[in-house]
Amino acid sequence: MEYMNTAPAEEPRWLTDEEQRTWRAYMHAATLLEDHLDRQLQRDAGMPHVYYGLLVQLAEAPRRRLRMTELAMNAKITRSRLSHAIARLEKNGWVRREDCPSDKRGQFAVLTDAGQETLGKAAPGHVAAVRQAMFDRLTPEQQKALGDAMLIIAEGLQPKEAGADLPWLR
Amino acid sequence: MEYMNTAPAEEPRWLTDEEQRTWRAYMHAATLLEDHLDRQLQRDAGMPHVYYGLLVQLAEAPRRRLRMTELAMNAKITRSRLSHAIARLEKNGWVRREDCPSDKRGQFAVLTDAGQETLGKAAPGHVAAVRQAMFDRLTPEQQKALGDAMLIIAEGLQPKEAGADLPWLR
DNA sequence: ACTGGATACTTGAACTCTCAATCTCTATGC
DNA sequence: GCATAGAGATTGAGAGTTCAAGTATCCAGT
Repeated sequence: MEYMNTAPAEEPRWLTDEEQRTWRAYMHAATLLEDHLDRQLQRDAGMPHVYYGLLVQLAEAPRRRLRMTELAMNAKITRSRLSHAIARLEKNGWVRREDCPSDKRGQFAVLTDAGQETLGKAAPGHVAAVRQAMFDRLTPEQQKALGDAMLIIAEGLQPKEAGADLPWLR
Repeated sequence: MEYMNTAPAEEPRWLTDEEQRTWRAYMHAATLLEDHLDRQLQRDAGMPHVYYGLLVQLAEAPRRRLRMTELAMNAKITRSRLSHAIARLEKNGWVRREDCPSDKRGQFAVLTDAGQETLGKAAPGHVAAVRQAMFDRLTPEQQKALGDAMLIIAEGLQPKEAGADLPWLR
């Protein structure tokens, strides 16, 4: 090799002032909102927001059960994180594990009656918090625009290509 | 008291299908994006996204320093979280603490030259990641709408009233 | 069958964050 | 001047997350 194949090292395209404002508004809202919901659910239901989301997924699934990887994918988290989370929810008696008959490596996370119960009691307060923080403050048009934008971002971060760095395959 | 002052307990206003879609798109994008940025910065700069944000705040502040509470407010986090974070950044040599002369209870977090240096090296990769995940995928109109919506949400979560539950006053 | 490589999931350690308690110092009222 | 409430910040313990490594199983090719 004659010389190092260094990258071009162009001046990075910094954010414009307008973009800065957008980005900071986004980060501030996202940080505050997650903190707000975590706190509300920790207080009223004894679990963080992510864990609540897991129970919701299970409640909606047929036979109230989901394979670990599928659940991780629905929640957009890693399997490792899910393993720890399910262990905790199992201790609470809200979820139970079951072996998969068709694949001995597989595990189902199953929502228990106690879990269903807890979910039912937590849900109203949670919806109220989400409404108050987001939907009650935005017009339908703003909601639509927000949803559209976030959907595009979400899809961009989980490309279909093989070899993509998806949390639940990590 | 004659009877318990029970709440009305009306049927909660559940999210409509449309609202559900918006909410899930939001949560998915927010989760994936934070994971993505954390990972990128952990790999390229050895710190999580929040810590990077702290360095940015300090870099922009006069004399590259900020009082702890003020920094916590800018980052929308608790003082406790900030204390731990600054302790870690101090170990890395990127930040140093200084006493406040006018208020002996106060502390300044000061960005060191090493911190500035680290920041400078991490910034291009970070901006690129943010662009790729968000700005490159949205039209200017969508960016504007997203920013507007998130600004409203952020402001709703930090009311001016006394006694509001703000993370940095917790 | 058998073997190598992928898939499904778990584990433990290091790191981060939360919560409640603590400490010091400031400001207020008497 | 002095007591006391509040403000600024930190601490330690427990809970949650990440990362790298581990176990067990499945599958494709031979």
